[in-house]
Amino acid sequence: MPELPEVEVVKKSLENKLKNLTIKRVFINNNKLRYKISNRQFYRIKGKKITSVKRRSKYLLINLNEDLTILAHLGMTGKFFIIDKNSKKQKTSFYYSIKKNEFKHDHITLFLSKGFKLIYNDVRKFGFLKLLRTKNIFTTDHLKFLGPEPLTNEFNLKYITKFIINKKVTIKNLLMNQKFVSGLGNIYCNEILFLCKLNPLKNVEKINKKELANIVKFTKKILKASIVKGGSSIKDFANTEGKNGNFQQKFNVYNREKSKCNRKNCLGIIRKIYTSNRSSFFCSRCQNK
DNA sequence: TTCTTTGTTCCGGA
DNA sequence: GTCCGGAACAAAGA
Repeated sequence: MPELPEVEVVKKSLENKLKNLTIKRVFINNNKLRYKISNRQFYRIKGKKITSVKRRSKYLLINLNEDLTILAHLGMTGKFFIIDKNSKKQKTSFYYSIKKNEFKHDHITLFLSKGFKLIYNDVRKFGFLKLLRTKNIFTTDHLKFLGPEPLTNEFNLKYITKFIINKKVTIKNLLMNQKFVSGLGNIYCNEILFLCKLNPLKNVEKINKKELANIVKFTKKILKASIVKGGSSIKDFANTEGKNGNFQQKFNVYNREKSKCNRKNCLGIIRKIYTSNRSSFFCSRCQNK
């Protein structure tokens, strides 16, 4: 379940390894992702060079020359694998077969110069790849309504204070709202609220200035820590070498229903509730309303 | 068979 | 008209 830190880790990896490589061949094993890929359109990237890789929220922007950008979203289980000639996966089998489990969910393969391959793998197929004009990229429906990046100075106390005027939402829903701040998902929202000692159902009208400042502080802190550690994991995230992130041991509340609260001297028990069709985890004692 | 998972969209009520 | 929360949807594995 990749959120901002995981996507950032993938972005760095793609940027480091793929920059300036040329796409030699495009192989589409399955074009039915979240949005159906037009094979004919996608084959146009053959011969193009990867000039840079950027991230906006949870989206990856793989920039090619000639004004083309592959906009990618990993959804729940999307992964990019970079394979070079020394890689195990390539040694196992060059050919792709849907009968072989190993390759079952490899939907798109780009054969690159210098013997590299870039594979898009997605078990649930909630992710997508779209080929767009670079010059139009930030005005596409996917990106144009996104709120500020949480790690920029744009995301600050003043911004939050202004945004929540006349809003009646719960703090959990506010953090999940991509128009408010972009890139947070369910896991990090739960963890941020734990660090802030805020109940997910608390209405933003009832949150004081000090607590709002804490939201800014802890959001940045936890995202930075996770990026440094290589992205979190649960079970679905893997970086481009297929290794899981190691942030997963650090979760205080996510998936810890009925466990003891990690906060020193708290002794509370982690509870799980559903809000807006999402699981919320919180300590019934130190995150009480 | 049924349940679970998340981002996004849609719809109805306030 | 606008805001908000809940339902629905996508796919596949347990």
